[in-house]
Amino acid sequence: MPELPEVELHRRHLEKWLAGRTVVDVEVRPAGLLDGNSAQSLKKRLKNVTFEKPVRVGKHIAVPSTKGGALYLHLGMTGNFSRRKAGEPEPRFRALSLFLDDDRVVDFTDARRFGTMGWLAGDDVRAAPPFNALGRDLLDDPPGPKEFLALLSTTKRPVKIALMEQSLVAGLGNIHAAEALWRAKIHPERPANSLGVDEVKRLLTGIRQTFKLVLDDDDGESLAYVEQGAVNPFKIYDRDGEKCPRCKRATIGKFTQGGRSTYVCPVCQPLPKARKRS
DNA sequence: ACCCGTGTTCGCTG
DNA sequence: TCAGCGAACACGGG
Repeated sequence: MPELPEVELHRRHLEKWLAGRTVVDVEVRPAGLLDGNSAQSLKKRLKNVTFEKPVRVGKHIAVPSTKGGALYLHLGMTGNFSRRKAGEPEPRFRALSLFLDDDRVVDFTDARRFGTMGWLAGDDVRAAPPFNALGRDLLDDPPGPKEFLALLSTTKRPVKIALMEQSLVAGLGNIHAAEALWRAKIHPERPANSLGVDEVKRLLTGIRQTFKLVLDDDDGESLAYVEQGAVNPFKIYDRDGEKCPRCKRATIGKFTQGGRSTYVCPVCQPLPKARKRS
């Protein structure tokens, strides 16, 4: 369920659960492995590893080992971390279990198996793939307005599609891209290179705000809003047919863009008529 | 039965 | 050569 803020909450949980802990045993269910890794090799690398503070860039996590190298994790669509006491039954859809020296077990579950794990060699994980292909992290290292404007001006693709391009800027997915654009009053189909500097400033603010909504919702153990039966915390995502919470006049619309559902307030986010060239 | 999906990658096209 | 775009991946849940 992860875009940047959800992954950041997971990173904080992993920091509490793993930093300073040593791996006593490992179980791996082979799926979604990083290039050059096998389930067997990963299991071998993890045995007796002592973890340091987990690092996150965009939606990617690395948990460095005190002896060099790092455990790499990407949650895909349905990845999740949880912790149990040793001896308690393993969770459904388990992809990886880390049995630790404090009689706890940290599990990575992944129902849809789009997640990825593996071992990163070397001391500077950020210099290695897949980290070296990422743009600036939108929480910890966001671009300034001028730089963001320059990045967006490199493509004529719809701004929502461009925002989800992890090599441009890292961390936005389908939900938060739609939410940030609504907050910035920018239509998702606007060509990325048509935005002005004021719009880009609003976009940076919108991204900060939509991230904050999730980051403030951490209950310390799990992602509260994702729990079954939880109320949708978002402003327009999955709210087509409802009134826009800002203008309270228009009805939120839904359409497909790049194969994914996109939501828009037709009043707050007008799409300027394309100029006919003559 | 059928459709949908908070992500990424691959292959085709112009 | 490469930006752009659609399909594919896997599988549970509504």
